[in-house]
Formats: sequence, C-alpha cells, structure tokens
Amino acid sequence: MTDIPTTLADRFGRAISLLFDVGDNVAGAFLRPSTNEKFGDYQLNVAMSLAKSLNQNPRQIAEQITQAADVDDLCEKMEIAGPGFINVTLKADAISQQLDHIASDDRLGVRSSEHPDTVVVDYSSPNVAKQMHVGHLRSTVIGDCICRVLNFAGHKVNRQNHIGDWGTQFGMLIEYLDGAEQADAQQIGDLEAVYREAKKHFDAAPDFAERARLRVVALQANDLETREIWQRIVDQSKSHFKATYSRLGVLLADTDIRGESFYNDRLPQLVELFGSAGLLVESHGAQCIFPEGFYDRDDKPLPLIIRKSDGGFPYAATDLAALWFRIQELHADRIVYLVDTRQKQHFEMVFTALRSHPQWVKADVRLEHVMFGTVLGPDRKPFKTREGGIVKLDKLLEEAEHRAAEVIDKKNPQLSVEERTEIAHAVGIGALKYADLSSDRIKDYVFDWQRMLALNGNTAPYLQNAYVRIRSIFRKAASQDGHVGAVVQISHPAERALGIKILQLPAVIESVADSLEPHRLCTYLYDLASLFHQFYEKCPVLGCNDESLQASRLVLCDIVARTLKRGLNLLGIEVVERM
RNA sequence: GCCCUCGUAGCUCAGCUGGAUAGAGCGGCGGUCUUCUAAACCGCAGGUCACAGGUUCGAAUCCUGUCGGGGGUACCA
Repeated sequence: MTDIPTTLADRFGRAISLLFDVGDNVAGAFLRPSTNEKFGDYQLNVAMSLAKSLNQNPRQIAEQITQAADVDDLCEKMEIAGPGFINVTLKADAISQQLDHIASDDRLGVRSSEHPDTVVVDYSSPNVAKQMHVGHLRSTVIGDCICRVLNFAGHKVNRQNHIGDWGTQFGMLIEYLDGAEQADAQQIGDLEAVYREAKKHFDAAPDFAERARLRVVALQANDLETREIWQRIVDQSKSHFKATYSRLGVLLADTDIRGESFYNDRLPQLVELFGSAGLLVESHGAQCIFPEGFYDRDDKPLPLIIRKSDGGFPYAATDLAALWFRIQELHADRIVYLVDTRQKQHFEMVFTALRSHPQWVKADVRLEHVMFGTVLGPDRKPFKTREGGIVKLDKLLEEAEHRAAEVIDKKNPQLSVEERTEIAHAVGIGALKYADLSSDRIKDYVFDWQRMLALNGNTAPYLQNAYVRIRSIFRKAASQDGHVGAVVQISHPAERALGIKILQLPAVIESVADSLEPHRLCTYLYDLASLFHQFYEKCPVLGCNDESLQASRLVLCDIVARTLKRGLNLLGIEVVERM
C-alpha cells in the first residue's frame, strides 16, 4: 500500500502532465506538509513556478490542477490561496484507512526501495594500539545510524571499518614488545601504555629507533616473527574495539574490519594503474597525481601523493586503493565516508583522481564524503577533559550511564538496582548518541550532559519517556495488543495531527537515506513525541467511555510506540519499558 | 593569499533543498496533578535570520561582496 503523500504527489503529477507539457515528477517536489494547520494538511506549491515557465496566471493553473486531479477519495477539500498555493485537506476516512494499514504493518508503511543499491559505508576507523576517544564518536554513531537507515530503506549495506593497523609506528611497538621479554599478556593488554613507552624509547634511544625502522622493513617483508607480534597487537586492539562497540550498541563486527594493512599488497598495483594511464607525475621525488582544480599556497597545482620520495605509501594511496577495491570487488553503487570536515579537500581530490579516468568509475556511482563537525566543550573549543586531555570513549560511556542512573533515580526511586542499571544504560548511551545525531552533522556541536539527559526538549530521554508512557497504558489496559480488529477514528484535532504525522514517516526515511542527515529523523521523532503528548493530555485512552473510541486510541498509541521504537532503533538507541 | 565551511531569541538548536505571520527546548514570568508515569502539558515575554546589494510573484534559504568564527592549503593520518 502506497502512503498517502506519495499517492497524492503521483495523482497531482499525472494531472499536471496531462494539462501541461512538463515532466510528471514535478508534483512530488512541490507537495509539502502544510506549515500551518489553517492551510490544511498538505500544500502543493507547483502552480507559481509553472506559471513562470508557461507564462500564465498561477491561480488559473492551480484551478485547472484541482479540477483535473483525481484525488476525491483522499481529499476533503482543496483551496487555492495567495499567489497560487493549493491547500489540501485530507479526508478523515483516508487517514483512518492508512492508519489501519500501518497498524498491522511491521514496516509502518515504509516501502523497501525498488532499486536497491549496494552501499559501502566507511565509518569508525579507530587506530590499533590506541584507545578510542571522543574523536571517533561522531563517525561511529552517525555512520551506524546511516547503515541502519539505508538497510531499512531496502539497500544492501556493506560496513567497512578501515582501522589504522599499518604504518611506521608499528615498528617501534613491535620492537619494544619483542625487545625486553615484555610481550606478556598483561603488557599487551594495555597497548596505550606500551605505545607511550615505545615512543619514549624511540625518541631517546637512536639504536632503538634504528631497530624500529628495521622492524618496519621486516613487517613489510612478512617476516614471520615480526608478523606474529603485529597480529597479537591487532587482535588485542580488535577485542577492545569490539567491547566498546558492544557497549555503544553499534553494529560493527569483526567481519566488517578491513584495515589499512589489507590494502598494503595492492598499493604497487594502484601506482601502476595510474602510471599506465599516464596520470602519474614525478615531482620532488614523489609519485603524484594532479587532480584538476586543486591548488596550493602558491597557486600551483596541488598533488595527491601516492608514493613518497622515500618509497613509502601515504594515506592517499591507501584511500585510493580502498576506493578502487570497493568499486571493483565490492561492486558498490554508492560509497560513503564518515570522516570529519577537515578532510573534505582530501576526499574531493581522491574522488576527482579516480574519476579522472572515465572508465574507472561509472557516472552513476555516488562517492560521498559525509562530513561532520567537531564535538565542542562548554568553552566552544574542542571537547577535552578538565585537565585538557583527550576524552576516552570508554570513560565517556561510563559517565553517560552514571549520570543517567542519577536522573532515573530521581524520577523513579522505586526501581530495583538491576532495573535501574539496565535503564541507565539505555538512557545514558541513548542520550549521548542522540545529542550527536540530532543536530545538523556538518556543524560543530556543544557537548552538555544536562541538556542531553533532559526529559524535555529534543533529547533521547524525552522520546524514550513517550514510549514508556504508552507502554504503561498497555500494561494497565485489558488488551495488550490494541491493534487487533480495531478501526482508527479521527474524533479530535489531536488525533488528526498525530495521524497526519504518522503518515509522514516514509518521506522522512527516504529523505534521510538520500541526504544521509540523521537529524531529520530526530526532528521527526521529536515532533511525533510532542504531538503524542498533546494527544495524551487531551484524549484519555483508558478513561474514555466509548469502547470503540478507546480501541481506536489504543491503536494510535500502539502505532506511535512502534514508530518511536523503530525510529530510535534506526538511530541506534534502545527503548525501555519503564523509566 | 587562495579554497571550504558555519553565522537564526540571553543560551543550545530546528527551519523539509525558493513558499504564506521564522519555530522548539533551556533560562524568565504565569497556569494545570483525587484521573493512563507532572522531569509532563498549556499560556506570556523574547528576532534588523551577521551586514550590504542582487535575482523574482516570493529569500533565513540562491548569486556577489563585506565582517566574524572554524578548517584546509606537497610527502602525518
């Protein structure tokens, strides 16, 4: 069953293409939920722009559209207003009918894409031998949400965790661990400390530094012993990542890890690829690609260096190799990179470089740098600990749960310790993730525990609380599943507003799947929860005398609860039964 | 210098890719619990959408310029 806004847009589109010589897809772009309820439920803003191209009176065009459109089954009335707005009021019956359908639909009226893409999503990408920190939060949280939304929209998602498991720093790590019989399990357990110690040796002892450099060579040459130590370091880090992902509720698994080391063997081929295409230029001893349109300080062409003058391969080479692999072997239709805004130019250069050969990337393959801003502290500077250090992710998650537990305890002191712990996990982690997802990702955002944990405003706890209130109703209701057989009635403006909002979910999912902007889903869920609260105040459910109306309201509650649960799930956030 | 990006209420943010009188939350003032979870809900106050031009029926949104914040600009990633 097609959702009402889509049906409406199709019907108007058909009418417009019959009346005028324009494409039939214009209506979809111009049909909007009304900005103000006195303008009806939806508004079609197409007449004014048609008037321009057709050189006709917009109100007359609007008149023709309303007469030609076959929408009587859906529309109560259509009014032409202002310069040529067509204000559409839906029939209550049509809304009810669609809600009845949604009541028994797991997907809440959202259809799976008719043209599924294979989408590679590159996100999180922490570094081996270092702890994950606040800098990894946004990539991980936003990337995971995007994967969930794309998957729900019907696309085939291929997660890629491009971890930093290769590079010269491994030379000193391996040498240090091998050097003084210190490679026992405990040492390796705290790789961060090992890293610091190794770095100290590297800087202070020239002979150690030299051996470390030799280790890099040995690692490259697949020396068995060196390789074995490296593998232990990587495995140790992987288990740390896994634990953090699990606590964060992120879907990334070991099988999604394909780190820099994976591409190591492919780098010479990559150089050859560009070389044989005549796209490689040697400059200052380095092998360079000069993508069109990029300039350095001196206004000279800016290179993408894929082989350094010392023979090493910098990250541009690895990124190109990964991109090539994803196109050639993962058969991606769309590749998205969750990396902060600072690397915008880098990705533009990488994409331009690969597209500079017309056969390498098909024109309809989408390469997207999904960029995001920085997490700021209260001083509007990058978020740091009080001491000015880097905020470790594990510490942050712990604090989120701890602070959530305090909030829960105040709100509902009767809860058992076990239950409170469980709820605090869902609420704390949810609040943290939601804060990250709910504002436009391209902007920096200010980190504020109090605000993100508030039960008021656009926060995860507010949405979770709306869900909890509905679940509470069902616990007290005679019937546990309100959606069996009941027909939705629109008897109150609050029910109508809620119903109209529910119909908009498919459009929201589509828009997030296209724009990769999770905050649109957050805004939608917040609007939905607010409308639910208004409904909750004005429309008693269990206290309603009319039996069929009560059943109807239970259905509405059930739909809202499932929409909140699904929506939060797409954001990577759990719901709880009480809080 | 050049390029990118952001600038909306005292604070934190939305504003659906150009639509009607720019919306929320916090903070301030006031109201609603014998009734489904009141950390909820309702109302009031609060705006030169950084600034100046331009495009057109119509601009917070698009184009140009200026100012301000952040970032990038050849072998770190």
